[in-house]
This record gives sequence, C-alpha cells and structure tokens, in this order.
Amino acid sequence: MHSRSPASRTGRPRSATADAAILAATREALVELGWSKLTLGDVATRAGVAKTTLYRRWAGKNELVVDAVAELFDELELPDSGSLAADIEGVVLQFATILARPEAKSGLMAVVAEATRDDALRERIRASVVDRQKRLVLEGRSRAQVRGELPPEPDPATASRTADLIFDMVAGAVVHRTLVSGEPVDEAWVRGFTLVLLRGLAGGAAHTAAD
Amino acid sequence: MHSRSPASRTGRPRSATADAAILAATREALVELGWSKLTLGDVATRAGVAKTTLYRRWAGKNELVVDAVAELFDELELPDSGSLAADIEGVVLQFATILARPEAKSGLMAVVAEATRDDALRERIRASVVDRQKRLVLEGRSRAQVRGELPPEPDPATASRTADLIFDMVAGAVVHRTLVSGEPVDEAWVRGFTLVLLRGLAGGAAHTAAD
Amino acid sequence: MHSRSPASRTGRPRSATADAAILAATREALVELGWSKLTLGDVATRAGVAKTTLYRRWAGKNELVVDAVAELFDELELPDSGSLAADIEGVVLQFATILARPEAKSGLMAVVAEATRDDALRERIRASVVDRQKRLVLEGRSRAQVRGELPPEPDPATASRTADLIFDMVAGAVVHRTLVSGEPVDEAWVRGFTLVLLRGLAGGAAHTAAD
Amino acid sequence: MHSRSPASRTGRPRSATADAAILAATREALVELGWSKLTLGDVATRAGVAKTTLYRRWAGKNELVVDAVAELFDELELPDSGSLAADIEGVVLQFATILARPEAKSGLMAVVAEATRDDALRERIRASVVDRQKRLVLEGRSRAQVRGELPPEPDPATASRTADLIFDMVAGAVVHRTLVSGEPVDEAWVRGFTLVLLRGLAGGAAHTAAD
DNA sequence: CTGTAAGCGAGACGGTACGTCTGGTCTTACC
DNA sequence: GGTAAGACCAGACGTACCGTCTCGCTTACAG
Repeated sequence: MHSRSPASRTGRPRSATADAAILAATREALVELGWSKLTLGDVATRAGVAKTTLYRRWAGKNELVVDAVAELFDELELPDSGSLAADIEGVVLQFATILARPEAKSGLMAVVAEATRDDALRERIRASVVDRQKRLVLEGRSRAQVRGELPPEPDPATASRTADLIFDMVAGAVVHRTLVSGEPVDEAWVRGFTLVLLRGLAGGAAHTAAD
Repeated sequence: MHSRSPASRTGRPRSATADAAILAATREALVELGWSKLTLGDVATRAGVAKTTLYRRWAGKNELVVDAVAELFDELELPDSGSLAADIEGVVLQFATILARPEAKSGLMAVVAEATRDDALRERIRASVVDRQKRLVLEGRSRAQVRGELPPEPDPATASRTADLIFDMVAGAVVHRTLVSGEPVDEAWVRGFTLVLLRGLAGGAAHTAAD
Repeated sequence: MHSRSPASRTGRPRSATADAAILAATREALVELGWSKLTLGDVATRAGVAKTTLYRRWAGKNELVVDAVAELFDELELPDSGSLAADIEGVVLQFATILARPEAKSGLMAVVAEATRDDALRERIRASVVDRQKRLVLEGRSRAQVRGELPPEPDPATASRTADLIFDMVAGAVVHRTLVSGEPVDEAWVRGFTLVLLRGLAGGAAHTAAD
Repeated sequence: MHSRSPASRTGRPRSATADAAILAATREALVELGWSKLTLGDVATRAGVAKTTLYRRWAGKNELVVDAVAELFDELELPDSGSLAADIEGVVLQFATILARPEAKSGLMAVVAEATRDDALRERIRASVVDRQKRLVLEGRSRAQVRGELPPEPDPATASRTADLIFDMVAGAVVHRTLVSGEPVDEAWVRGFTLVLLRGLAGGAAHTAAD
C-alpha cells in the first residue's frame, strides 16, 4: 500500500491502527471538504495522529487519497444473476452507487487529474483501482462462457484487449454521466447502456479491433 | 464568457486584449505546471497583467480554467467522410487529439473534479464544453438520416436521450482510455470502439431505454 | 532600522503603524516568554499582523529582537548633575534600570549569544545599541572638559580608544552583575564602581593603553 | 554534576564513558552549530548514544550546555609572576583566550540569556562557573597581601564585596569587549585595563562602597 | 476641455496550508 | 534494567499563494 522500510527490526514499530484511522479520516474530510480544501494537517487532526506520522507513510495528498478511495471499490461484487446482461447491469449499478458517494467523486477525479502530470501516480491509480477491479470483467466473461452466452476466447491477447475496451467503456460512461452530465445512473439508463454494449460486442469486436 | 457589469457606461473600458492574453497564459501555465500548481499570480505575470485585473473578470481559478479549456474544443469539426462510421471515427480521433494535449487533460479533469462539489461550476462546464459540442452528435445523426443510414427519429425526447447516451459513451470511453488507462487512442482503437458503438445502437437502443 | 526598498513609488505603501506594533509586541512577548520561547507567529498575532508582514521586514528572530531592544536604550539621558562622578553614576543607574527589565535582559543577552556566530548580527547590535549610546560617553567627557574636570584630549585616536574601554567596563560590569551574579545594581554599588573607574582613569589610562 | 540514582544496585550500570562522550560531543556541536542550532538528537548521535540515555541524565539543553562549558574554565590557573599586576594580566589573558573559543562564547552567553528567566539555571551557572573560579580572585589577593602589595583586609564582608566587584569588572569587561565590541583582548588592552583597575582599587574602594 | 468614474500596474495586507524539523516521550528488541 | 533504534505527539519554522486592499496613474466618455 505505502512504502515501509522492509527489514527494520529495531525501534518502535509503526502503529497498526494509525493507517486505518488516517484513511478513514481522509474519506471523512473528502466528504466534508472535497479534495481541494482537504489539508493533511486536518486529516492528521481528525485521525488523532501527528502530521509527521502521516508524512512518514505517504508522500503527499495524492498518494493518500488514492489509497483512501481505492478501498471503497473493494466492496464491488459480481452478482450471480443468471444472465450476462443482468450481471453487467448489477455491477454497473454498484459501481455507479459507489461513484455517487462524495468521497469517491471528489477524490477519484482529482487524483486522475493530478495523474495527467505524474506517471507514477497514474500507475498507482491503475494498480490500486482499475486493475484491482478488472477481475470483475474477467470473472463475468468466464461465467458467461460457462453458461454458453459467450464463445470461448482462444487468443489471450485479444481477450485482454477486449477486456480493456469494456472497462474503458463501462467506467468511462458511468463516470461521464455522473460527473460531467450530472445525471443519475438509474436502472433505466443502465439497461439502455448494457443493451448497447452487449449488442455491440456480440459478433467479434475484438476481431475488428485487432486488425 | 465571464460576468461583466452590464450597464457600465462611464469609466475606462476594460482592455480588450487582456482577456485573450490571460486565457492564453492560463493554457501555457497548465502545460508547464498543471492545474494544482497553477497560481493566479503566475498567470497574471505571464499575461503581463495585474492580479486585480484577473480577479475583476473571473471569480477564481476554476472559472478561469473552464474558459481557457473550453476554447480548445471549438476547433472540433464533423468531417464529411461519406459514412456514419467514418464521421464518428473522425470526430472521436479529433476529440482524442485535443484531449491528449496537456492543457486539456490537466485543466479539464481538474475542473470536473472541482465540479463534484460545486453545481454552478458543473453547469458552467456543461454549458461551455459539453453542450457546445453536442452539436456534433446532432449534426452527425441528421446527416446519417439524410444518407439513409439511420431511420428518422419520431420522438424528440427519445432522440435527446439517445444523444446524451452517445455523448456519455464517446466522451467517457475516450477520457477513460486516455487518462486512466493511459493508453493511446489510435486508429485501431477508434475503429473497434466505433464498431461496438454503432452495432450496439443499431436496432433501437432508445426503445429499450425508454420503457 | 530594517531594509526598505528605497524608491518604490508604486504599490500599496507599507503600514506605518505595523512597525511600532510589531516591536511592541516583541517586547511584550519577551517579557512573558523570554527569547527562546518567543515565536514569530506569536509576535505576529499579538501585533495583529500577518506572519508574512513580519518576515517582509525582518530577516528573522534575531534582527527583530535587536531592533525591539535597541529602542529601549534610546531613553537613556546624560543627567547634568554638576560633576563627572555624579553624571556617570546617574547614567549607570539608568542603564542598570533598563537592563533590569525582563525584555532587555532576555532579548539582549540572547542576541549577543547569537552574534557570536553571526558577524552581521554583531554589527547590527553594535550599530543599533552600542554605538548609538556611545554618545553618552562622548558628551559626558566633553562636559567634564568644559568644567575642567578632565584635561582636553589632543589625540582623537587615543580618545576613541579610551571611550571604548570605558564603554566595555561600564556596560560589561553592569551586565555581569545583573545577569550573571544576579545581584542588584543599587546606588551603593554604582558609587563604588564609579569611584574605582574614575580613580583608575585619572592620570592617563589612555597613555598606557597606547604604547 | 547531574542527578544520579544514588543507590541503584541492580540492572546494567550506566556507562562510565557515556558522560564524557556526551559532554565532548556537546562542545563539538557548539563549535559547529552554535547553541541555537544544537539539538539533543544530534548530540546523542555524535556521542554514539541514544537520545533516551541523554534525557535520563540531563533535564534539557541548558543543563547539558552548562556542564559542557563549565569544564572549559577548570584549566584557568593563577600564574605566579611576582607582581599583582602581572598576575592579573596573566589570568585575564587566560580567561579571554578561553572565552574566544567558539564553544565557550556560544554556549556561555546562551545559557546566561536563558538564565534570565530561570533562577535554577542561574544558580547552576553561578555554582559551576563563577564561584568555581572566584578562587582566583581570593588567591590573588592573599598572595598580594603576602607580598605586601595590598594591605590586610580586616572586614570579611567588605573583602567579599570587593571581590565580587572585581569579578564583575574583570569578567564583564572581557566579555563585553569580546562578544559585543568584537575586538580582540590582546596584551595592550589587558595592560590598559589592569592599570585602570588596580589604580582604581588602590586606596579603598571598599570603604567608599560600604558607607 | 474638464471632471469623474472605472480600469490599470504594483505591491503590501491578514490569512491558511505547506512540508520539514525539533523537542521530549514511549515502545520495542536486544544485551 | 540499561541501551539503541526509531515511531509517536505537539507545535514552530520559513515559504508560497490566497483573495483583498490601497495606492498613483491612465483612459475615455459626459457635461
């Protein structure tokens, strides 16, 4: 999660509870203040921790917020609803619900903005948030293949490229609707979106994208 | 663009060149520093203008950046390439090209992040950036209808809803791929994406989304 | 006193009252906290002034304290008591009275201590405190010469050297008794000290010191 | 010197060398950094000792520095040069030589400054530094009385008062010239100063100071 | 063609947060 | 129990910007 001196055997060990308190305080501050008015001094105070403790563990505001927000998405689960379309609709709705929470909106977009000028930060976001949830796409596909809704995918490279496209489309559309358009991601929208997505994918998007 | 005292008839008029100089300086600073390290004092210096002049015209950093970035998207044009797919591919590529510029990335995402806590700001973004470019979707559709590639749309409400969905999907996917995934939006990707989108839309997404 | 851009015609002029408020607040803080616990942030608060204002005018704690303390010694006056001995006793008592004040003790000794490692600071102390008060020695001597108590001094270099010695002896003895010995500088002590000093000087200390 | 648990019979005994190492490290740090930038953490590191160890033995920076500096003055010796004036000149020069060392200047003046607000500290300085060296005045006087240069002093109270005055004048003048005036205490200055002092004392300063 | 109202540059103002450093304490593991 | 290591809380440091203000000057319309 954050860098730790790997083999420090002596000295007082780092407080185990401090991490959790700091991340929770960060989310709390994001809700109340938003990213731009969040200050590390305030987070430290809320967490009942000295500023030095915070800086000892995270390099700055961005890294802290990424970790605080990433935890939010761990509660995403692929529902087993019997059909691919229903599975997708379920997970998209979950995703939208989390993204509608103010700590997610404020924090995630801000660090994405910062990441446009900081490759290490983008990598951290990708690792902590995106790749960690890509499991949902993979699991959904394999489940659909078992059900016979999707053909087995022989080429792993193509499979990976298609999974990325799906992730860009799902996450992008939900984020854009929520944050830019400012419209709710309700069941009707999700159903329409899922229909377009599945119909579009049926018949080999990957084939075309690969030429 | 920005508020101006409506009926000030007396006194020295505002410098006409200052606005353009400030917006250009803002974009320059966005390129060099990114949003979070951009300071209004620095923009004023770059523009050869006093800080007071800047504050007289814009309420703050966010409003200034929205205006500076919005101008970038005015150069988008719908190419007339003979087929709907090619039109879409063309405009998506243009959009991706603009979005790849650092002043666009840095600025746009940051103000979107700020807008999560500021409805007035989101409205300003929607008006200045999104709605201003929605013309492209509408024009592309009507052109495709003339060509016979799309059926005429009888219900204007459904038409509007579909246009919004398209915009969310296009803008969202491009933004996500560029900023989060960090992968280039090249011709291969655009072709794959457009294929999925068009195949998905064919046959009445709006119908399903409307029930 | 402190550096000032000499010919800045534009911009908001510096607040005239801020200087006095800051120096007074510094003395107040010296009384309450002493030098080592005095913080510039606290001084700024007491003076009703921002920390930046303070840093804009003084380079740091030492320079500020020198100026704050130097003002205290401006109230020294050479009494015209009719005899050299009485004049000296009067001014030594005044000096001791000022030095007994906590803001003088705390501040002066601390900056002298700092000056052991900072030549610029020692020069500032010498200029602001010592040389500014050396007038007392010079005036006292010329007055005594007019009275016929001292012979006219033909050699200005010798005169200056003697004045320095006198200053070192007077200031040094009073400071040492007050701060190190911790004994009061009362009239009895002053009379004894002055007797030793005058008897010692009578008959040409300067002559011997010059060979 | 510093408090020691008097009857600790069990456990690991305190390192005997640690004290000396810490005091030497303190003087070293005083030379390099001066009092205000000296930190106990740094002293501990230089001495190869844990901060805990240091705090267990001294209450704080001031006490530590007093002990470190006091040792410096133990090398003062009254030379037996055959005349009172020469004895005084010799010891004044020795004193000035020690005081010119940066660890003495920096440390001594700083703790004197601190002592203006801390009576316990002033007492510690007086006991460790001043009273410990007052032997020089007493020994010098008695030697001069043996030689017949000074009359025997019948009244012990007067004798003590005169000794104090001498100490204030000698130490004060040397300190002031060294630290405030910033001029060297060379042989010429010492000869002039001693002349004034002895001539001033001859004939009963104490008598006048006592009335 | 002069008065006046607003805009202009410069830069000081009271503030807030930064990220670092130090002081003094506490908690480990080892000796 | 003493020690070295180092994390802990608390809070000051000096810097950078914030958004506002006070200046002396310029501009251009209005009377």
